[in-house]
Amino acid sequence: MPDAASTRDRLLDAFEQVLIDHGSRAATLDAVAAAAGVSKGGLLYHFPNKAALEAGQRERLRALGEADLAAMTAAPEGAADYYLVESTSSGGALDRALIAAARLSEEAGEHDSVLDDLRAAWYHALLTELGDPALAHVIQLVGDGMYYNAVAGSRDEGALEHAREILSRLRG
Amino acid sequence: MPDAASTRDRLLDAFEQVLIDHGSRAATLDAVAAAAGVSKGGLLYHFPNKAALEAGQRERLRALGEADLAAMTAAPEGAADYYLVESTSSGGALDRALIAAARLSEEAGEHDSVLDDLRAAWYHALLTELGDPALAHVIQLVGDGMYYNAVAGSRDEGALEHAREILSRLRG
DNA sequence: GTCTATATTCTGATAGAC
DNA sequence: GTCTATCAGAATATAGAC
Repeated sequence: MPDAASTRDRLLDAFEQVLIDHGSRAATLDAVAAAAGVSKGGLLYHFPNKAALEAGQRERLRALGEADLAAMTAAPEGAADYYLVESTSSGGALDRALIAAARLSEEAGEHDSVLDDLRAAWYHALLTELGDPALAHVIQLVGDGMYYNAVAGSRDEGALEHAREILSRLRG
Repeated sequence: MPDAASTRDRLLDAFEQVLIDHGSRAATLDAVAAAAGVSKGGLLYHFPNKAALEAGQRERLRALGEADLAAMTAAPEGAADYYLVESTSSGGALDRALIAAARLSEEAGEHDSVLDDLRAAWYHALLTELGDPALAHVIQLVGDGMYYNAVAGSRDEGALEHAREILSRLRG
């Protein structure tokens, strides 16, 4: 049986949670350590500085994104539908990592290459299934829009149903 | 002839610029004052504290959004096309205010009512023109997606053209 | 591996001169 | 209206005990 989450994992969980709930300005070492139930010194043992904490979050996103891409290309319902469902779901590890990354990305001097690479790979998967650059692009934008609302903290009822209806009109 | 921008306006410009370029954590009173070419004390004369600076930004967004809604409903090319063009344009006063507001919204305990109200009004205008809730919703999501990419600092070539093509397929 | 104590720098804000 | 000087509190990070 798997061990309970390691302190390192709990620290990353707490970091993402504070980012999601209160934004990057609230995500101080103190706040993250408290949310994870350890002291600041305890946090700094696992992540020697704040940049290391952010790098740890990016690495987690990269791994989750890679797994998601594999699931997307293998999905029996098709990559496009999988992508839309995935973009509306909330609370999953990938969603949380994506929202946290979006809140960190604003201060990245260079563009966040993890996010950029993931977006490019998702587009490629959509294009492979749909065979239509305009449609693939628009599906991705709809998914981005759903994330925009999630990042902004808005609810957006019916988005998935409406997106599916438009997709079926365009394919049919 | 109109006067040069007042110091108050230059401070709001600088605030938005720092938010867009470096994110909310970098938007300190010091950084904003320096970007506007005044001292911190000078800034605090116009905005007695940071909350007042943020309130000033929200008020600017509200006024620009109101003007945009009037232009959108009166646009000869139609509200939907106006909305899509508007969502891709960058550098305009409204775009800058929207991106800055998105970067401030993450730390708002309650949802940002200015952003929420604007989104509701834009949806209403889209629905009035298109008469189709699913289509109006998806067009708004595509616009949101374009903003998501702008907020994340990504370029997204061809988004407008692709969105227009899909829109014309759905209308035709 | 985790904690407490401490050093250092940054941030928001006040007071008062000009 | 704008500036400089200054302060209190917060944020990152280090050192060393346990």
